[in-house]
Amino acid sequence: MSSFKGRYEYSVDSKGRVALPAKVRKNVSPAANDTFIITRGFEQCLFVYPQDEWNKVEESVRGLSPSNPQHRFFVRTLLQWATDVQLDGQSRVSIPQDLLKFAGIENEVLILGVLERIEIWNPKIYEQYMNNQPATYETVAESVLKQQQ
Amino acid sequence: MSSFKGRYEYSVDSKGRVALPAKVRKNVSPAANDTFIITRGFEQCLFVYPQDEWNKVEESVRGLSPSNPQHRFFVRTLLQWATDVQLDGQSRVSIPQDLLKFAGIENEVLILGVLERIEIWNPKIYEQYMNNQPATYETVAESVLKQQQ
DNA sequence: CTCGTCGTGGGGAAAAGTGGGGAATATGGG
DNA sequence: CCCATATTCCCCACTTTTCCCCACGACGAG
Repeated sequence: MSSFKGRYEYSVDSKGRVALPAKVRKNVSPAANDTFIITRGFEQCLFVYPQDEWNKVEESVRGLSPSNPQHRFFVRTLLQWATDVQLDGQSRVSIPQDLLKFAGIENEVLILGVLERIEIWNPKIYEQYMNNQPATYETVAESVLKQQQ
Repeated sequence: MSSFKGRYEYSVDSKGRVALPAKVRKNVSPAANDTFIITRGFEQCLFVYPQDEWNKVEESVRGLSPSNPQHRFFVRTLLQWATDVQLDGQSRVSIPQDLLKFAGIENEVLILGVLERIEIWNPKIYEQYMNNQPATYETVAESVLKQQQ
């Protein structure tokens, strides 16, 4: 099981390529085979899953009912944005134009390690997201951790 | 087992031919033998199954009861539209006129990979479909994934 | 100081998407 | 039954995009 963490500010070159941070790379299972699936995330960001982690996501999606309209909508949205990419010799992934546009990414990105997935943000959008949270880290922590027990 | 994904905007030439995206092609089982079954989908789109995946669909339809009027209606509709097509040398399928008409397709198509099937849409109709969803991706995700646990 | 790793940039070969011509097949009327 | 018209299918050709490879500067470890 992957356990990504950390925050990294990297640049996107003119071909839409982004390097995967070395610390992140070390946490990728060899089972991923240098293959990643990039898709639309929640909020305006991208989710990046190593192949092996993506397989788990896909499994849970297969369990959904093809005859349920809401499920169809969900599956279509999730999968329509999904692309698999291979690391190049320099450990970079190249992100399709559609996804860059969706996430509002231009020259700079913020890469976050979030356990089993990696997130890619436009740094400014991430900042806005953080500033627009109605509650503070501390108060959310209180309610979140309470639920868990 | 197939696992198609991705979104592709392609064109239909004057002969009704549509190329299958390379990334989609790579996920087609050799068992499909370059043969696909195109039929009417849910919502105003076409479903395309590789031969091997279609066999599974057909199996599940065989399980339906010939004595149930609703089942008869369903099976007739599904099968009356179904056609099998072969890839040409350039990995294209040529889509029959009536199916193009049903899906409202003219010069441009949107191709979606949705796990075991491929969907073909008129891009504008798909956009309308997406805009008319009562809920957002995030909220649907919440309810869909919660149900599953 | 040297060597290796890491982030960044760009050029060229290969593949992918698109379009059209012509032979083979099918259809309908005389 | 034969011919004319229409349709289908296969092959060839062009253009664009993608991907793979090589190269450079910066930083840090030894």
